[in-house]
Amino acid sequence: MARPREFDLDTTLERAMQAFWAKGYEATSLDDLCSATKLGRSSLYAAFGDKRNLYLSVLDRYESAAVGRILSAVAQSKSPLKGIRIFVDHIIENIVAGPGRRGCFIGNCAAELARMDRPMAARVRQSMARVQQTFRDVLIRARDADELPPDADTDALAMFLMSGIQGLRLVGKANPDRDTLRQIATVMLRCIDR
Amino acid sequence: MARPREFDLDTTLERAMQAFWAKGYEATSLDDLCSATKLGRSSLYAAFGDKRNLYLSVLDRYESAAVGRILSAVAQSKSPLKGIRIFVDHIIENIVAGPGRRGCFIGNCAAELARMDRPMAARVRQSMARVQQTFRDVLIRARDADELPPDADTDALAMFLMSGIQGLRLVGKANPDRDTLRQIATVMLRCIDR
DNA sequence: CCAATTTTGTACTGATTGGTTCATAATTAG
DNA sequence: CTAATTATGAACCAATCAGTACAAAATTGG
Repeated sequence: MARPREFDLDTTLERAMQAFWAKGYEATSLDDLCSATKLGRSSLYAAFGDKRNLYLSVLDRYESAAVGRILSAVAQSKSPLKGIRIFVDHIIENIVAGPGRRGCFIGNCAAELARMDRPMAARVRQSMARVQQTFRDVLIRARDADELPPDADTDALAMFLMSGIQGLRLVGKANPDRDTLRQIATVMLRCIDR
Repeated sequence: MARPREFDLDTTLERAMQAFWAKGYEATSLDDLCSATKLGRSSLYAAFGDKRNLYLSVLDRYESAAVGRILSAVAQSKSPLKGIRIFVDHIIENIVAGPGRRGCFIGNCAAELARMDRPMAARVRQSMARVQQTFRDVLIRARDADELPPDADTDALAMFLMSGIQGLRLVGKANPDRDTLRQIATVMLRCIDR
């Protein structure tokens, strides 16, 4: 045993996420990451490997948090479908009030990196699939509770939800206007609701 | 009068678009642009100004082409609504067969640049609005042709379509799978159709 | 054919990039 | 207290970046 690490891995990941989220992957320099995490290059490299690897670790963390936010919205509401509506409302409020135009971390990764970096594309696909499965589970519960017709295609609906929310958040980046986003969300949720 | 330009502005814009589309704004270097357009830096700067300005010119071109593709799909089909369906099919086939994971140029711009560059965000908002208005006009024609109920909110539906297609194309970047995209599109178009 | 004008390619600039090296500081086991 | 081990921060590296300067080439009107 020797000198122990002076920083906490998770809070460092959180800080790195804020940096990547604010500027994107390419535009975030190692200097940015060092000042955001309050660490030196050496510590960062020793703990997480290179920039790309750190980004992947951040993506892991974000994915879990995103799934958690869905489940939490559902848990705090009367019914599964109502939970999804609340989740979408939260997203819209976040876009409108948030520090600004950051979008979805997963969607940003898809947009910026999926083209050139195939392994990253696969990684994003996995994250999207996980979100989608979370929606599907909720939709199945909604169907079991007779909130959806018995023949509802929960897989297709879940994919549509995931994709629709990606669109909503992308549009919100250019136009973070509550009314606009609510109108989009209303039409989107009508597909599910009825 | 003096020495005339040796290249064509429009084909240069087309080539620059291919370069930007393939790698994104930041990752496309001036060297990339020079080899793509087969021009020297001086010619590029003299004709279009700096990199950002060239990108804006490319965005103009793309926006017009995008609107054109919508109208053309509608024109070649029996009814307005069928035209939209054909347009979405074209997009999916393009994602699946295309050179790969390039997404929508407008959406890419939103994802990459809207955060840091406010004027660019406004420019993207304008492009999205134009696409949206194009959809709205088509939807109004659909309503006039009794393809939509008389009380259909064509503005909301048009925004939803624009947003939904952005989502579809973003998902397609990470997962260019025909079946997946078709399922998403089917649910999406059901919102309009009925 | 000449002077004026503009395009074009090359070379260059200063800044910034991701990543590495290495000496120093800090900590522990014995 | 000492030797071993590890974290840390600053200096450093080659590569690349967007943008510019400038001289040479090309084309025009007269």
